[in-house]
Amino acid sequence: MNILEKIANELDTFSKSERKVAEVILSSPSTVIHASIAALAKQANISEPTVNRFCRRLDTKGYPDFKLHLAQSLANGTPYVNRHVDENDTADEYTDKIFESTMASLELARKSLDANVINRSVDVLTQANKISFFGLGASAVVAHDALNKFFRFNVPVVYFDDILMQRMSAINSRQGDVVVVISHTGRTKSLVEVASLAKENDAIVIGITTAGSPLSKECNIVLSVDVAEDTDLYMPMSSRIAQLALIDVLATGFTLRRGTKFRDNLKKVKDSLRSSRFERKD
Amino acid sequence: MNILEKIANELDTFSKSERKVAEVILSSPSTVIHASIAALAKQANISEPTVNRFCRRLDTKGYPDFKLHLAQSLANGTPYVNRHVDENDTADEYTDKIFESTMASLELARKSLDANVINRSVDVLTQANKISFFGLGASAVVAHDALNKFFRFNVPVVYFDDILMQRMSAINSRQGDVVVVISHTGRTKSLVEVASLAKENDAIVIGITTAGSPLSKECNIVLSVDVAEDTDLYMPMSSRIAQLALIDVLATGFTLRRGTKFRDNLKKVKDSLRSSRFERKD
DNA sequence: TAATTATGAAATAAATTTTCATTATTCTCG
DNA sequence: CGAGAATAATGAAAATTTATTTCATAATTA
Repeated sequence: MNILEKIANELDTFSKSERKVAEVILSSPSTVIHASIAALAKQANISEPTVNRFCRRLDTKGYPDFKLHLAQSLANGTPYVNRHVDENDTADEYTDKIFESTMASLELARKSLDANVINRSVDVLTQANKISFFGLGASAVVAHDALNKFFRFNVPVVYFDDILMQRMSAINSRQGDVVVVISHTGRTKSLVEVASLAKENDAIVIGITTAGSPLSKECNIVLSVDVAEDTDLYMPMSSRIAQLALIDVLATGFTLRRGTKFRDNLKKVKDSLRSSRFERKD
Repeated sequence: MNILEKIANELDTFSKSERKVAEVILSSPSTVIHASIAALAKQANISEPTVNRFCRRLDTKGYPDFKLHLAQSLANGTPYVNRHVDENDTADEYTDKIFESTMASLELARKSLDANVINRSVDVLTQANKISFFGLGASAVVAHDALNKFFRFNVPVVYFDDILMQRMSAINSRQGDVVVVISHTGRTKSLVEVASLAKENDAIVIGITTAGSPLSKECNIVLSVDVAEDTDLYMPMSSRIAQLALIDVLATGFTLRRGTKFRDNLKKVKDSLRSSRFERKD
């Protein structure tokens, strides 16, 4: 929470002297961030240690740290927030809102990702005999993208957006196979079944889904991506964009783990596409 | 201006030692705001006065003031610069970098979009008898996503990621049809031909591609999405994410243009999915 | 009135800035 | 091209500023 709000909130839990500081800060926070502890103490007519104690009371490490928080609160024009599209928005407005919301989602998703889990996923992926990506609907797009990415790595990789194919593939999986199941809600019955089948057949199942969902319970590894709830009817699901970014992360981790020699191969794939392109003149 | 951008900008006007500090700061600004001048100096392998001079060079009063600016930059929502993944990055580091770069791309893409062109595209799409989305490789994913989105609108929509199908479809297009051709580079020969065929057969061709590319010349409407050049080998193409956001924008514009009655229909589609899901308990 | 809590003066500690000598780097002129 | 002067960059150490701790005292509460 914004520290300015916090001060305003806790105003009545403060002692007399602390309230004096609080008032000075609230009345002109932008001055305070440039003031020393001595200056602030003098302005509030209290002693320096009191200011210091006040800072600690607000869960900061001390006065300098407090100023940092304050500065951030001030800067925070709350730039990337989920702004909802409105019926009467112009093209300019809804474009802005959608991009901002998307960025807000990415921001949120990044925070919710656990580097350890990513590491473990990359571990598992690099060791896989075969990688499968399954998704339905919007998540099929993500699986499709994952296919494109991992295909370049010259590893056995498949992708299905068809329930039956997914089932069959899952049943045929074996030890050493990795199945990546993608579903934002994690509540799509058929996908949960697919995950469960794959697991029964000794594949390692990585779920890109919401933590605690039915799907997550069938997975060996859960990469949970939080995004703002999709409340708005107009608002498109930004979950898939966060998932795509996560695919990028996994693919990057994969490349890094595989080392230099492997990257030459990557370059080769890139180059092989050249002849299908018009030359650049610049 | 944001002080992080400023540092990145003036990087080549710095002296050797100053650049060292700059790099440490850019690589992990959020750590720096909690570090003392001594700690930062040590990390950059230079002396404390040099750090101090560096701060002053950037028009701050000194190190504490500099940290304040930095803190604000970080809070400010736009710390997003395209940071390249490094060979020795930890999972945490490359995850951060990828998300940041993605956000930076979105920021850039948003700026490059022209609301008038979006408006015109939405016009054309709402009036279409049939909408086709074509893409290859990474752009196929975007076309795939567009299919998902527009399919919900209950309009005739198709998507192909196969050159031959695209050609046939393009040849069979007629007046009133809209063909959306997606290609980041706009240099993929077969796609350029598809666009040209569609245009010859009286379809309106919307290109989601780079301005000035061969593909753009075959299009009636060009939605150009700028993203940072894809120089890094590890760095995944964020172009497709910007394109996806653009699809969201078009879909949203479409919904808004179609009005209230139309949105009821949208809700119906959403509801129809419910039975395939596990119920939520909360 | 005792116990607790809040407060500030002074001392201490930490961090930052200044000063100044040394070391690189750049420029000038033979 | 190269020697040496001029300039700029850098860091060690000192000085200063700033923040924190300690501890005694005052205010408040039980």
